[in-house]
Amino acid sequence: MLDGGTPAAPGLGKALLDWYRRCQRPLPWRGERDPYRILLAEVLLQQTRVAQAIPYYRRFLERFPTLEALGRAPLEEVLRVWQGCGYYARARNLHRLAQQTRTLPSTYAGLRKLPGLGPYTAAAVASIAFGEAVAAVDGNVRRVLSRLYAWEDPPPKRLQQLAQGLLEGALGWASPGEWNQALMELGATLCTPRRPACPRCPVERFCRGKGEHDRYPLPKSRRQKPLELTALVLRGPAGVYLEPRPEGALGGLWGVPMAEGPEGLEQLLRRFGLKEARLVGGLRHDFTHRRLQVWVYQAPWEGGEDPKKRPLSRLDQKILALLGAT
DNA sequence: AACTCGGGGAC
DNA sequence: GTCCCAGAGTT
Repeated sequence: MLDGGTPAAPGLGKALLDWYRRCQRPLPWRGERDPYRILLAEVLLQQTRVAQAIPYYRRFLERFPTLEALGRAPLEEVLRVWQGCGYYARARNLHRLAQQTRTLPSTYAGLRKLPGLGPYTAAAVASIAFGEAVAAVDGNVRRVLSRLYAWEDPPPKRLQQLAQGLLEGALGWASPGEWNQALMELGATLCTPRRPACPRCPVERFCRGKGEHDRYPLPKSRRQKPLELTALVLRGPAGVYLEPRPEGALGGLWGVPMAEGPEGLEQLLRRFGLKEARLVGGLRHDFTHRRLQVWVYQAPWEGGEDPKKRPLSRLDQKILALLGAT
């Protein structure tokens, strides 16, 4: 409960819970009991905003209503439903999980062993679906606690202890799942990164970082490295030539042939026995840590297939859209 | 501990 | 343009 001399202020828990029960956003997975659906929501929400996750949540459940249905489906079909959502390892892990287990474990320890379930997601599912008293610490909770205790860069371990102490202190009037979600909801709707709505915050009077939200937590800078790519769209009567992306980045998805660097075009031409290709245009695409400049070339081809039948990344969709080849 | 992995929305 | 989102896995 105590962590470096930062006890939970009395009254904080109740204030937060009252607010949460009144003001929570109506989301498709609110009140959900099916552990599979709760798990799906949590995985979709990994590094993904609620608004973006919702349509995928609905579509995914429509196509794979149960863990069994997911396990029976081919990976490529799972990825096709996931396409455009990013972080495709989530879909691969979820599919692998569904093939491993028909029934989800009901404890944090059991869930934690499953592919794609890290500390946060295992805790979220354990608490929300099974009522286990374990704190789920995500980016929201990290920010809320950092501000609440005016702690610029709280170490992950301390943060977990702090959140666990708060949760246990709140057990008298909140279920573990409800408490975890209340803390996250606060971070997602009021205690936001840029301009927090402190006047509307139910726990403002407990907040030691109030008025200095930009210090808590300290922003971590990350820089993007520029990368130049050449893409070759081979167009034939039946569509375009597609190939599976190599393992690693975008693994499991398909796309048009691409090569890195200034020699990219020559490599591609050599690879397909072509003399020339026509430059159709360029586009930019950002990954979290990369800034891509893509030069798109086009050449005639004999074969090809319908791109709609393959799972494609947003990057490849952009490339194909550039030529109207979708 | 430091990288890598998507995509998009808010500002 | 920048930041970061209901993070996890690998090195």
